[in-house]
Amino acid sequence: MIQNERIRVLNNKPQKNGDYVLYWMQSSQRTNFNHALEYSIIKANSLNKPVLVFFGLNEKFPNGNLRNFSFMLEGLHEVQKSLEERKIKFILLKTSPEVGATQLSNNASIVVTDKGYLRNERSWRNYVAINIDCPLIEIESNTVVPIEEVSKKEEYSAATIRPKINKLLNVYLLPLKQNIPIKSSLSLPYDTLNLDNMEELIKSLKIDTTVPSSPHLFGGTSEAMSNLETFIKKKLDRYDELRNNPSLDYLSNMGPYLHFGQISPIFIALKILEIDSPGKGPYLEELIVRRELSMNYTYYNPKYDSFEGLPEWCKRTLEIHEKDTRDYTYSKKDFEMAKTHDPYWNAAQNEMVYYGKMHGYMRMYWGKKIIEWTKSPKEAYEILLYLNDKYELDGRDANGYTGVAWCFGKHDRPWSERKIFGNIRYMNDKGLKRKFDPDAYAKKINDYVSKI
DNA sequence: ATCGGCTCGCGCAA
DNA sequence: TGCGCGAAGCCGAT
Repeated sequence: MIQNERIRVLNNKPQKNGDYVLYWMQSSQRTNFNHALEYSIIKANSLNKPVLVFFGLNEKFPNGNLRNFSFMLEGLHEVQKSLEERKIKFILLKTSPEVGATQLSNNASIVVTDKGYLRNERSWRNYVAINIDCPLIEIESNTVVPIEEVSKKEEYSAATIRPKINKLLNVYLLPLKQNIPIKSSLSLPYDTLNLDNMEELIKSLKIDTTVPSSPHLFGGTSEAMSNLETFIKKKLDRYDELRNNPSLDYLSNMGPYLHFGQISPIFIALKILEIDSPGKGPYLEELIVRRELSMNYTYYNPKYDSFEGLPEWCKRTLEIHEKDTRDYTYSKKDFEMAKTHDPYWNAAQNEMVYYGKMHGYMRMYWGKKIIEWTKSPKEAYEILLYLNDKYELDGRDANGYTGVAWCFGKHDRPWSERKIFGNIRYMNDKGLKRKFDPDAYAKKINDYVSKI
């Protein structure tokens, strides 16, 4: 079912007698467990109209490159085929999303879209809400609990948001029924890019091609689901024990799929709930509480991607220690080329550059060390964001911005004061050795990189 | 190997 | 107003 709290009308325009209901797909790039798509079909059926689905390929998307575009297009190819089976036409155009959606709204009765938690996503929706002459209805499908139902403010920590989310799970963590359109839109006369010839399409895009596609992670809902199956079968039981061991792979790897909306967090959570495993609780904590905490941060803090957005105590303590001497300082380029004195740090950087995804535990160490080895925390902040957004398949995401902020103390607690970090949590390579074998990790990455 | 202290701010209990 | 406690730790004492 689609709870009322997932539905929001973004403008005050009258419904038209158009040719179709337009679903402007953006953050939920899937046909499975997609409340916005199901809402569009239900609405279209009640109006006796077909549904048209539109996606705008924006070549100027910040940090859009070969890696994230090919991952996304693999997913959209699957979306197109799956919609076609449901007699729904999928229109993919090389246009900025808000411009394309506005144009296609001319012949629409209403426009439906999904919800985003970042600045650009929200400004596109505002643009469309103002510039079209029919209703724009936003459906929240990428969180288990609708963000404003959880809390109306920026939360302080996981501890403060956890009870607010958990008490609402019985209301929102529910299956979603698939609907069948009464009217087909397949014969509507609209052009679309051809996704069957992916290579040619990718070649035609004016994007940064210096970051190659990941050799390990391929986009699309079916890839997401098969990775999830593997995770449940082979890793979930020992997840709690081994997830923080980067020399092994005990992670779900759902991040990139969730980022593009190729899989639904509700779908994942319902699957996990069926399993009796010691990893169940810890995994659901990460999937729901920590993920939705990160969306709470970007949604309520307009400075989510800058040093300025940090809590006062974090900025204060880091600024007090800004002049402390650094044993090492590196430039953005040094970091990007993985040229530091620390083999573990370099391995983490290379993992990100060559795999497209750094192990979660190393992300903390990696970020903390950039703070330690940069002239100022503000410069460090800029470098973390730059590298994360450029190389991570799940970059440019609420989780990424919150992960960076965490390295600077966000959602964390203060610790004993020390050089450079002040009261911010410090990490060192002794900690890595205490928990796992970082040499095995570095060897794994180095062996891989030397084969390229 | 294990343990307490470090330090700030939230939110509940009183 | 007081008090307990927190997303991934470090460090020194035992």
